Amino acid sequence: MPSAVTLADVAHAAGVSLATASRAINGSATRTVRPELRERVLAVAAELNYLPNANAQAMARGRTTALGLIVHDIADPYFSAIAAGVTAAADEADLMVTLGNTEHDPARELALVGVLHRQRARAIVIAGGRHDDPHKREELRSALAAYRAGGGSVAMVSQPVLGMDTVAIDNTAGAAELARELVDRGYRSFAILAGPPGHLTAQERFDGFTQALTDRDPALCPQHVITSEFTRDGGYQAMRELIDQADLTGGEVDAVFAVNDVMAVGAMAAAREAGVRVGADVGVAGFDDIATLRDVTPGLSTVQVPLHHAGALATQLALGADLDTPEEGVPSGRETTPEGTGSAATGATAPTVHTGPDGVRVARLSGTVVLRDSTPPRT
Amino acid sequence: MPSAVTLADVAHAAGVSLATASRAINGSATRTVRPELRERVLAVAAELNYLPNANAQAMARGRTTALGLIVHDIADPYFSAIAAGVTAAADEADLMVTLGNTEHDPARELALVGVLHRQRARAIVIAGGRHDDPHKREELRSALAAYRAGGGSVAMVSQPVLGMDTVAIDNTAGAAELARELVDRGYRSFAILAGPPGHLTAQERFDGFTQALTDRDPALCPQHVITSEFTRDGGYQAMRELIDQADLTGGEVDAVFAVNDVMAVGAMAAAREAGVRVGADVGVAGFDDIATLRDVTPGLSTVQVPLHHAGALATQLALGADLDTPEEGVPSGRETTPEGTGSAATGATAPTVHTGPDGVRVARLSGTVVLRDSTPPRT
DNA sequence: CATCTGGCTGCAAGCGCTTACCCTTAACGC
DNA sequence: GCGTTAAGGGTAAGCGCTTGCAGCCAGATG
Repeated sequence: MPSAVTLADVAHAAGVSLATASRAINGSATRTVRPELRERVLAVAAELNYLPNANAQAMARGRTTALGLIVHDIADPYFSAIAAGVTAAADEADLMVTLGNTEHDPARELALVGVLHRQRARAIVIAGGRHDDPHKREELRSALAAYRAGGGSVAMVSQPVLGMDTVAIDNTAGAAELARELVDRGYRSFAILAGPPGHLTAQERFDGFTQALTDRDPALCPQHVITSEFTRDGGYQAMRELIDQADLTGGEVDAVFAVNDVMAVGAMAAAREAGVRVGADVGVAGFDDIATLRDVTPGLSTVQVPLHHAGALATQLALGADLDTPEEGVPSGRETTPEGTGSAATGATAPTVHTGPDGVRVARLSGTVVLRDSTPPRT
Repeated sequence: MPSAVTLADVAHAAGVSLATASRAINGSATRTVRPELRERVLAVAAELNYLPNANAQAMARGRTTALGLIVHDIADPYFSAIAAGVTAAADEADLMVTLGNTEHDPARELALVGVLHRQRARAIVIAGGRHDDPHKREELRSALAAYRAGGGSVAMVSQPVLGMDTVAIDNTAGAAELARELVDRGYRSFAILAGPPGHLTAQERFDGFTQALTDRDPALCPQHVITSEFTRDGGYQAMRELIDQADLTGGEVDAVFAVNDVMAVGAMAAAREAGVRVGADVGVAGFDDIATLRDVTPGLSTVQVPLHHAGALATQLALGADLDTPEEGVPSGRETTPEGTGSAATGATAPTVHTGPDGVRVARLSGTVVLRDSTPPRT
């Protein structure tokens, strides 16, 4: 910033010292400025279009006003919903959010943590579907540890690992619930489009679904499991593969569970192309309840996940908001469901906050099954 | 940041002066450090997990490494696609992007410009559908002017106003082209879901569409124009209203143009509920070609807009990239189509960059009509 | 052997702000 | 009238880093 106006300019123009100008403009806990003087300073500041240099303030105060947000792909509705929650919460805390896009590259993710660390961001929120490569994970963990050692704090969305505060989406329970509902609707032979191997979120959804099925009846165990990318195209490909393997119109498979909505949509597209009627020939379900996708036809059965809320919650967690309403009798930690979290508008689901003995907090958010026409009751 | 490691710590531990440590770690244009010494410093820095304080660097160097991005709603796929383009380009320039979400509130937008100004962001990219309230507009313009006076630079996406560099989406031409294609497919009586009055983007699309229609044949002039929010729900409501007004199954209206895709999807939902078959009874078209919506059924006819590219381009514009490949003979400005803009992956559409005599640059990006099943050829 | 020339280092002066601390002035109580 | 205290204002010391300038030590030159 070459020719920016400085506090000194204002002080000089108003005929006061830097100290007074500073106190007039930004207030001060200990000293007050005579109203008349303050007005004068403020007037001069306004006239000069003076805006304090946040970097200088950060230095002098020893604390920044930035919050970092790392997502895999901001263009993905899953992440952008979370991002919206984060910006809302950050805004409430008067922080600016610095956005980092990993483009699904663990190396970039690591680099972004570094960037945020340099920037001395107050907190970092990382949203992602963590891969389970232990090496990458350890690198990330240690970068975050270094950042925390430097005074920062961290919260993760959807990856209860690494010993950091986390907002966990209860993928397992949501998928299990979905499985049960489908069975109740009469579905009996399942295929799962399972996403990429090693993708934790995908894994949990897969496990929850499968477990619930076999719990109900071992014979219900999914016949077909196809792995693919976690994307729309991944879902499309996986569905094509499935169609090659099995006779979907003949009832060999009567329901397909894709581990996320965009995959499900890809799968529906593949089905359509192959002449398989979703809803009539085969049921299809997804996960996430992406807002933009609520109007596809047939309506996609899915599990609604409060993403916006998750983002806001993670932000509060990272900022050290007091989410715990102490309760009695829980051995090595506390279970609570805080009320009036401020972001009431973001969703009805109240999180269960669990503080472990090591101080690590996990806020668990559960999804809600939403059944639509893509899985009509099976006669 | 309480206990963060500082350069002084590193210098001390390595037994060198601050100056040397600084030069070893961040290099220096003028001085060089003996390799052996540098290694030592670097080793100590690594061991201490030292990362330079970006705020301090910004102060000392007099220039920050932040780029501001202001969008109306990051959860909206339109904006998140732009955001992805911006982060990609910013990354290339080694800048971090600070994201601001206006939530469609002009006051917040203004405040965000202030925040970014304080932060002394290198440049600000504003993506939005500008409203035409002249007062708000002037406020914004003057805030941006103050920011620029302080050394910042600005680029807008999709709002060629205010005398700032702009990436303009050619809404008018795209909508006109869409109108012509629909007429060619046999559509004759049109309704337009026009979005909110005063919304510039909506206005342009409306105008382009209407103009093309009447140019072709005055009798084609749209019979029904319904205003509503620029959102999915707005589209839904508008469609319901239209259905109340006109007999869509009887052919009183045979094509509905919604000024954006999410509105079109809302409209399709409303049609479905009312028993109006999109494609068969009435054609529906949108604008934007939102990726997530490419699989709706029937496939939505729309105008593909290179949003990612627009974001990247705006960033480059703001950063003062040299997009102009000078050409001869254009009176008060130059028209060029730069090649190899770096972000080749973002889209095929090459922008037309026009530099006005006042130095204001406008990069014009045009859309491509994509016809799908929602507007099948009319027999 | 004295003088230069380079190549490295270190010193110290900021960058724009906050804030502890000191000083002046004025109001107050005895 | 004098000591006390409160309140407002100024001075200056940083915050963590970069960088112009000066200093120092070879090795080269005359």
